[in-house]
Amino acid sequence: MSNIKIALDEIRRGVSEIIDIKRIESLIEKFYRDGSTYSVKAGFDPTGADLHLGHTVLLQKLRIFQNHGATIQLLIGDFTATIGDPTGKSETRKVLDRDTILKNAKTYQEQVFKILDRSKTEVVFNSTWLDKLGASGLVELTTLFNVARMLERDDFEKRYKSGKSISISEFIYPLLQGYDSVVLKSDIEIGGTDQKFNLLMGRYLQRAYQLNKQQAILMMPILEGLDGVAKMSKSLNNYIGITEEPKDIYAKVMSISDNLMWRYYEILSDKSLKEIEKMLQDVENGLLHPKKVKENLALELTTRFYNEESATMAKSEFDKVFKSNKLPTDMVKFEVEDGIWICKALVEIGLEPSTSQARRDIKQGAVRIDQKKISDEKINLKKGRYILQVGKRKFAKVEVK
RNA sequence: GGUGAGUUACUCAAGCGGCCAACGAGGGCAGACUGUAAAUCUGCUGACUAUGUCUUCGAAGGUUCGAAUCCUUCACUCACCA
Repeated sequence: MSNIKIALDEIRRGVSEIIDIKRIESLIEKFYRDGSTYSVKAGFDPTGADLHLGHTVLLQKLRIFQNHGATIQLLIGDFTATIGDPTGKSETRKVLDRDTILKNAKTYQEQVFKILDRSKTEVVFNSTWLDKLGASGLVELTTLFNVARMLERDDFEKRYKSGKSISISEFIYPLLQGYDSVVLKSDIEIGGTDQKFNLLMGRYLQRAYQLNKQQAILMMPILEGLDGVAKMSKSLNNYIGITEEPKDIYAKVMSISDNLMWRYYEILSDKSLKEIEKMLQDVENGLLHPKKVKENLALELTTRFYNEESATMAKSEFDKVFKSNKLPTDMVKFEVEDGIWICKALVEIGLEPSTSQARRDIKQGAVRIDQKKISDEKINLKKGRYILQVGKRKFAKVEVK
């Protein structure tokens, strides 16, 4: 197989839709013929500081492009974040202040290079040109589009019909995102499927501004969160952050449902679709235990952000705590005063949010001292060392002085 | 600008003078069962060393023995009209 063919196969893998595949083909071809590079744009909204697996779907793909001659234009939407992308939201999004945005943008970059090749990445902030656009530039931009077409966008249409408010600035958002593509002269833009409208806007505006080229578009599927329903996002707290501890990444992957596991394999794993299909068959025929399959996925993902060693350790730690019901190796340590009331102690060390909650949990048999269930909520702790546990996953070592 | 409807806990949503820390659903947490999975079943879901006390129903005042419930003002949201 030729380089070009391999490249295209890698690029197509797991993609949910491509617009103008011809363009991509010719760019790749050109690279392998005379080494000329091309640009791939991907925009990130610095609204949350931590990257999670959902973001990596995109980043992984960008990395593949880098392997095949692309320079990545990593666009930090610092300006547009002050507006708030309405995509997928049923109501107007809250606006962030500039300081938070800048701080988020910085941590973003640190994390992005866990995956991307820094030498083939150009980080750009859209405030650079959008600040300069000015009122006249903005007006010019808005004349290129009309409200009827804007309302074609699904979420706008829904909100419009149901009488929910749409602010004018939200109409401007897609225009600005598209304008970014004009300024950057991007050859390709990557985004989630939910970004289709905005991505197409870039293509449209490049033509409208007579750039004599139009970006190809590659859309990645949206990764569901741990609950398997909603999109993975920080605000829903259903995410796996790439900076989380190995054992947390491992444990979180293990906690997803079997159905979702296959979805994660498809979108996140490096395994070929054939291999995945084979595993699915084997599980169905009872040749393979689904838990084993999930362990492999957890290992693969943990390894990706750390290394094999940490991943293996995460696994053995996990098995120790949950399979054989032993205590974790390292627990948070605390010191408390002699004679402290158990509920108070639990609150003090952060295992419980309130004494009321602590009482409830004790009543339900969720609290253990040195692995033994307690039922009396009136216990006071005497001098000594104890291991306190709430539920299955919250542990702490306590020394009573 | 005018008229009308609304604002209840994490979300949706009942309640319309005492029986209200507030029905119900979702979510969350915990227990059982398991593969810490899913599904299912059960319990809990304002705070407080607690059979009681305190703070909550957009905000501030008022009426009342007693207010989420009635009145006044203000803020916000939505609909229709302009």
